[in-house]
Amino acid sequence: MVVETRELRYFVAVAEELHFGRAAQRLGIAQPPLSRAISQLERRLGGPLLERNSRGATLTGAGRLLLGEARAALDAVDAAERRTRRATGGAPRLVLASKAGASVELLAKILDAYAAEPGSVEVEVILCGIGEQERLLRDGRADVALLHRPFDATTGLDSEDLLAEGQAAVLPAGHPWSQRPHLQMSDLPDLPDVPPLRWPRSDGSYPDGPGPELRDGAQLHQLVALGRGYTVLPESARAEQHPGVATVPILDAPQVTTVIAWPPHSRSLPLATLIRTATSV
Amino acid sequence: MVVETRELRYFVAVAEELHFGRAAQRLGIAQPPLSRAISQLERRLGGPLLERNSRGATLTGAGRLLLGEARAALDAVDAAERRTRRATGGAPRLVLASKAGASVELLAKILDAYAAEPGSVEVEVILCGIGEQERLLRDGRADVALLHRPFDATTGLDSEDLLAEGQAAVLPAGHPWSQRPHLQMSDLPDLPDVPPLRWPRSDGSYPDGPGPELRDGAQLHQLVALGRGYTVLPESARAEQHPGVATVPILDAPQVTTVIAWPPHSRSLPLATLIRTATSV
DNA sequence: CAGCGGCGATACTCTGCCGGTATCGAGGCT
DNA sequence: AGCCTCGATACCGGCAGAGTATCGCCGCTG
Repeated sequence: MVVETRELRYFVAVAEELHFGRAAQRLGIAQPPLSRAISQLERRLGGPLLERNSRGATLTGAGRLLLGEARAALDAVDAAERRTRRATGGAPRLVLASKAGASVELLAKILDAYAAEPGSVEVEVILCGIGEQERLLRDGRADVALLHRPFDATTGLDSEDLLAEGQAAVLPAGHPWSQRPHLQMSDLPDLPDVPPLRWPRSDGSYPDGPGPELRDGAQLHQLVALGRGYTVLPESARAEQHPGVATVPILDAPQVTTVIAWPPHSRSLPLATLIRTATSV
Repeated sequence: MVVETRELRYFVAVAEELHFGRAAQRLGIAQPPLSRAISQLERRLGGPLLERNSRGATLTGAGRLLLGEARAALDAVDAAERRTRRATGGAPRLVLASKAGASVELLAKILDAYAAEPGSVEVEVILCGIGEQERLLRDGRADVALLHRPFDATTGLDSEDLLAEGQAAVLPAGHPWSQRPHLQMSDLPDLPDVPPLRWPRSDGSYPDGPGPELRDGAQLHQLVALGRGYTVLPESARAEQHPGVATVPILDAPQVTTVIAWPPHSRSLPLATLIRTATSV
């Protein structure tokens, strides 16, 4: 009477591969039971989810809808399993996700302050790639994350603001503008000699443009020091001095807010303490 | 290897009943298979979820955590099933949830404007009780909802503000203050003769106090007209004139914002059109 | 145009899991 | 001490889900 996660996993595999054979291989089962499971799901849900043809399959409208809903549902089931397993395995602990190379001193302050709280538990820090925090929270690999508005999406998460700051341009040290005391946003398109570096969007794709593509903060400083591009970062990134890299504040850049975010329904005591501690740092 | 929704349903039943026998009855199965399913789940998740004793069972810490996570996961699975079934069943349609008796004219404007859009689909309106919109969105019975900040929680939902308005006191027509042109928040505790009506909180419980308890807007006007209490509502509620009821603006009441909200990952074309239409009304 | 190859559906069989009944063992209450 | 309540265990039967073999359809190609 009710949809099982097995059926959803099967459907997601087929919807992603658009090929029953490959999907079955990925799932580690034979193709016939997969075909049967999908048609049973279609019967139960009242209509076709896939159009079959001799080269594979394509999604119907209902199939596209189900793909999104099923991914969300499977993430929620995974989260339940992972978080519970974490809670049963000996000492409870919290997992915090943060972008690699961001907010080092803020994070350190939060962790220190939390460790001093009564009843605090061990906090494991996952340093992840750009925009991955949301996914880690959704599938339960993390309990709480540090995000940066407006770059990271907080949709579907609870959050509290921690820190708002301006932004600064990160330029090669020898760049003619690197000695200026400050810049304006309107200066940036005219910045001579170096193109803007390109960060991935939340879906992993890159905007068009001339500059090199980036994945993390380590690459960033290398590329800037080599004079291959520039970028704009929150001012707290200035704290880490890198050779060959200069930072210049941008007076009218939009404020970047570091927020602490967590899945909306989770309200464990250690998590609440961590959030309270973080907001009062 | 992976948790199935059946196991989560079983666990939630036991966790809510704290009694294997009653939970089994509720699930329509016998008690022994339920016991086995739970202990298998405990083995898989790495530790006990329930403490058994001769009078029933109590939740462990991990069990409490899993109860919350499992409810969220089951809601997500239900949502996937319901929304997909809706999409396969003939003409696609959107389901909008709104509190019974709220924002009638705003809702009418939105629906009219959306119906005039090209490519609009049928919109079914569910008029639900106070604070039920969130649950309807979560388990897929609704696709989109109208909420009122700060009364309704928007945590875990995407939303756009539609309309901010002041609030007005709703008094019995014969009340001595009903002729005053306006009130202040500080007047309310001194309001003679009638107690404040009590609305349910988001968890369904009622605050303590002398006034009668309310469930919906129909009761409200009856009770006020009978002189049994007063309440405070957004000003747009003044538009509907009820016999025996007077409304007086409260100058310094906090603004109430009507927002349109939807589950964060759903991005179907009809939904996007409805949201765009609503925000531009 | 016939033959071949790829893909999903179907037919059939088997096995492992889920659910049912009967019964046991542990605590608590009188 | 004896009964009662409640969960666990033992055992069994049926069915659902997985595997193998095969079919039917379609497109490509020589």
